Amino acid sequence: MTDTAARPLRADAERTVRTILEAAERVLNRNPSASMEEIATAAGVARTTVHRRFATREALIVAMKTWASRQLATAVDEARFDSAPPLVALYQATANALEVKLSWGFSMNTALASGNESDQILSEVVAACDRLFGRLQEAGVLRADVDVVWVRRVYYALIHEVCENRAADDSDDTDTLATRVVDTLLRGVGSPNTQL
Amino acid sequence: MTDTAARPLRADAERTVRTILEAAERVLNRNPSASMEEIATAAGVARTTVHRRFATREALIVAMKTWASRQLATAVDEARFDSAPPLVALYQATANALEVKLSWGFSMNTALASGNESDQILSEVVAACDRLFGRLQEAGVLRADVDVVWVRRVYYALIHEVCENRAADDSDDTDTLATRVVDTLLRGVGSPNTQL
DNA sequence: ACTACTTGCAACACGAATGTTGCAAGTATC
DNA sequence: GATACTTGCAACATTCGTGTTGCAAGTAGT
Repeated sequence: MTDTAARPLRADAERTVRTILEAAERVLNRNPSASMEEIATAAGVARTTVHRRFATREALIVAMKTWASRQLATAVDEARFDSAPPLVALYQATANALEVKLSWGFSMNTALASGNESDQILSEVVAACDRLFGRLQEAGVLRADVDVVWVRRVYYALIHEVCENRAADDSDDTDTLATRVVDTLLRGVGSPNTQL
Repeated sequence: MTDTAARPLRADAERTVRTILEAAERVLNRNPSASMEEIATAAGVARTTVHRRFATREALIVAMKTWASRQLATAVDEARFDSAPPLVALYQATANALEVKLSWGFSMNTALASGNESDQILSEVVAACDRLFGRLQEAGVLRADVDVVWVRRVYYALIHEVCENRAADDSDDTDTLATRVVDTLLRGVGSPNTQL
């Protein structure tokens, strides 16, 4: 009944929670207005069990988003975002982020009423992102006349785009996709010897 | 009751239909799960009136998407997509498309079960797009090694991105936004003198 | 083995949204 | 001005999703 679990759950219950979160992501990614019933079925549990772990539908989605955000933050951290050479960090972080976004697309794309834990987590990721792009601009990798915020937005959009069509080009692995994102972000698709 | 209106509507009814479509776009853009009641209120009509013109909620959304698709197709046509010099056409079409997408964002972003009229319209737009990018590649504006489909996807993503944040940078007009899209698409955000 | 936790099942209450109908009043069109 | 269309209103049936509860059976942890 309580999503803000005060005392620790038993091991099997903990497993159930994760199963539900993953099933919910799968189901809602395909159909954002799917019912709790469908989610429960996909998770292989009864609907009442879902409600025992997540008081309301919204609580479930908040938990999903928090869970996904934590994974993204971890993925970014592991890319040594702030210490590694900026281009290396960018590439590595992109690959890591793609890994997360490919399996948690719904949660990551869903907007929530502000004030959540996920908001804080994601805003830290954004901040780290902006720092990195700042370093890249100082290093002369980015044009001096572009707005860093616009760079981040394009970056996010490219990652999103790559994830959307993962079904079509399933053959590509994360590294290939990351390369495509970074390459397109920096060089665009135009020929270098063309003006304007 | 029937969405596939066989006989023509009276002038005032026709106006009501358009009012409902526009209100629905506004309301659903802000909240995709808004009720028919909210849409009706926003349109300044009774809920029953909405149901008289659109049998079901889905019929309404289909009509919205068809309407928006037609407007987009018109906007693209007016850019003389196939006859004008490719770069000019690209710029002009972008500006026109942005105009439509800014006011019909929900309808354009909503996926429908295939087989609709809008599907056909939009696939023609996509085809025109691919033709244009093909011409641009032959002209040497696009790199020879990029996939035209990827180019189009990035192009769509950039347009989408620009539209999403229209609230923030409301000061920019369509031309400014179009320039930003085309510029970023072709050149990316990286410095030209940097390798990889 | 004992205890406490967890789950499935069945049943229920509740609210919200959808879609329908009949009728009266108003308005475009000829 | 007569006619047909359109709309608002009120009322209704129906369905669907949500959230709750009690109980019995099973399982983890000690």
